[in-house]
Amino acid sequence: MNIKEIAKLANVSVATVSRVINNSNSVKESTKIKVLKVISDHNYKPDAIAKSLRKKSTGIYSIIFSVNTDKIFEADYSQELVQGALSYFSKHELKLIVDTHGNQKDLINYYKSIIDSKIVDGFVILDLRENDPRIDFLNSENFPYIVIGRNSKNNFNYIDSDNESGAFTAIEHLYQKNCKNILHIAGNKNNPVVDKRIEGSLKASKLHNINMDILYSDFSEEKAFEIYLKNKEKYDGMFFESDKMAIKILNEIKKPEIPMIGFDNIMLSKYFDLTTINQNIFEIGYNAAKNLHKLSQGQKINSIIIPTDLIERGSTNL
Amino acid sequence: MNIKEIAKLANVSVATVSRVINNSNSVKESTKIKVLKVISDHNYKPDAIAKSLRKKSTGIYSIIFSVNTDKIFEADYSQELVQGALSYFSKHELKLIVDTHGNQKDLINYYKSIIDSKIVDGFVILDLRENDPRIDFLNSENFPYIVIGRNSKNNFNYIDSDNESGAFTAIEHLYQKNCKNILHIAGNKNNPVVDKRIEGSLKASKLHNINMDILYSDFSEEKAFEIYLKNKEKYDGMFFESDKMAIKILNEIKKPEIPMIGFDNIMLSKYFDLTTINQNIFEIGYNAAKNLHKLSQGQKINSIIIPTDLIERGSTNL
DNA sequence: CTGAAAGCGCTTACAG
DNA sequence: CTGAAAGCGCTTACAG
Repeated sequence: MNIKEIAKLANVSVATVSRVINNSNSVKESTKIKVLKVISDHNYKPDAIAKSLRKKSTGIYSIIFSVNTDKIFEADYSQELVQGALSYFSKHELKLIVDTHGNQKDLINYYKSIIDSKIVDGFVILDLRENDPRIDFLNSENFPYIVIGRNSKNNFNYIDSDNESGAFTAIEHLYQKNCKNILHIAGNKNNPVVDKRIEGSLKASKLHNINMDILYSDFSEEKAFEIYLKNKEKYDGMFFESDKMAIKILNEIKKPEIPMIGFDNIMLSKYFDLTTINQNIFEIGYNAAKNLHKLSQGQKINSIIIPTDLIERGSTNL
Repeated sequence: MNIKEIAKLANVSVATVSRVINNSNSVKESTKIKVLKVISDHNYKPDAIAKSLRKKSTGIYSIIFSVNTDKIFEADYSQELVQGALSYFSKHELKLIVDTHGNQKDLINYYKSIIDSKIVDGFVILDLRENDPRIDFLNSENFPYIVIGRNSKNNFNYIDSDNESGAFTAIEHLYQKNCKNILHIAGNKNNPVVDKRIEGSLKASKLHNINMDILYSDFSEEKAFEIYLKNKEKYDGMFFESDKMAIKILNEIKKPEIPMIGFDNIMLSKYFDLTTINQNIFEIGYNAAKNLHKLSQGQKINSIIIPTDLIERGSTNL
């Protein structure tokens, strides 16, 4: 069943059927009703591929995980992000291709080949680096994309967590739990996310006149554990920039010895009764999809910062 | 840059360019070289949508999660499955649309609309039910699909875990840990997966002359905990049909009082030091993708049973 | 081994 | 308000 057959059955031209399907307003009401009846009687559904070829747009978007295929969804992060995006896309009859590409070397070529194949209308970009070749490439191609996260350039549209206020809240929460001497165990240097968090924690420590030191762990669970062991006597509270680091320690020591707060609110954190800063990753994914959709339709959009919130649990109530 | 421009630049017809692209063997070597040079010089990549329209096939597959959008990937299961499938698809330049549909009521219409829109070449079917309307529908449409799991009809191609031998191994492992009086906490009745596991556990208990009882928990963590409390004195070993149930108990009692073994090997099980039966879900996803690809190309395929394996941890080494 | 031409199923300017 | 026709970018039988 195609548009030609429908046209014949309804005694109109294919052009008219097309106008009815696409709700063009220049169709006489009686014609429209007649055509719609034939369409519904025959359960006709237009061929999306043929439509895409004409319209130069498919309604399909893509997110490419640039990691070894083995561990795409290792972080809860990716799952929730995809869920959020799917929530928007499915509401709007759009589709999402989830894809992987392992080799950093020819990543740009991979993006290029997908653009050239005309299969997708836009990308969600993950794992942004400070100097990310994908940005320059996509900008030069003038191809729609939304970045999850920011860097110091921000010559792109992004959706990001409010890392600064998240870290601010973490330190303030420790302060409210009577910590006056806090260790902030940060991720790695030259990481825009980490920099934002440090801005936030410094702001809170200054505001409340708290002594706070910062050490870098590179997000390594082992390194974090070493730092913990070496410093647990010197501080009366610790802020970890990832739940995973805090959980590594809780898993070793069983009961927290000083108040500890994490970041991310991964699934495990509930089991370890870890107080943490929740990133609303679902929201991030949802808004990334929404802005990408708008962008690919030529609408003007603004980057969005999604608030974080405090999840208070036992690790700061000793 | 399209096929017409390439043809002009190479001084051949578009038909010849097409033949070169698709490796048709009836092209003179020198022509082929000439055309390939122009293609590579201009970084030409064929329009996949136009190709799809002609070939009636897109190289795109879909997996539809029939749950509330909120919790698609709640189970580790779904993530690993998708990873496995992506591993195959990306190797073969195929794409996977991850999709969701909440409303059971018009699920068949949703499948139908996707088939009619011609966007995908096949489906991976999840959450199979004993009487699953999707099966009858897809069979009647003669549309390619692969089912994850089995039911008692099996009028379809499937990939499934070896639940029977998994349960057999679980009981045998408890037996080797000197359990002679075992409780098998099963899922729900009329569930093909659960039935297979019961077959397996009965086989092992008969073989080794172990006393074994079976109680149904409906996979409820609370119910499992009640069953545990009521029965922990009566048995010297327990087999839980899901890690989640066993972990609920370990989380309450902290240290196992009798040997306990789970099923699934979810991420949490490592943290709770739970011995469990690992399903090779990545393998299941990979093989589902592979068979779906073959099937949609008209090749003959066979259903596959993927072996499970024992992950021995502390909960059976007290 | 190669080309001219038809056609996949749509949409959309153009004309009336 | 509607239709005839062109065209999106490919592939493939057909003919030579």
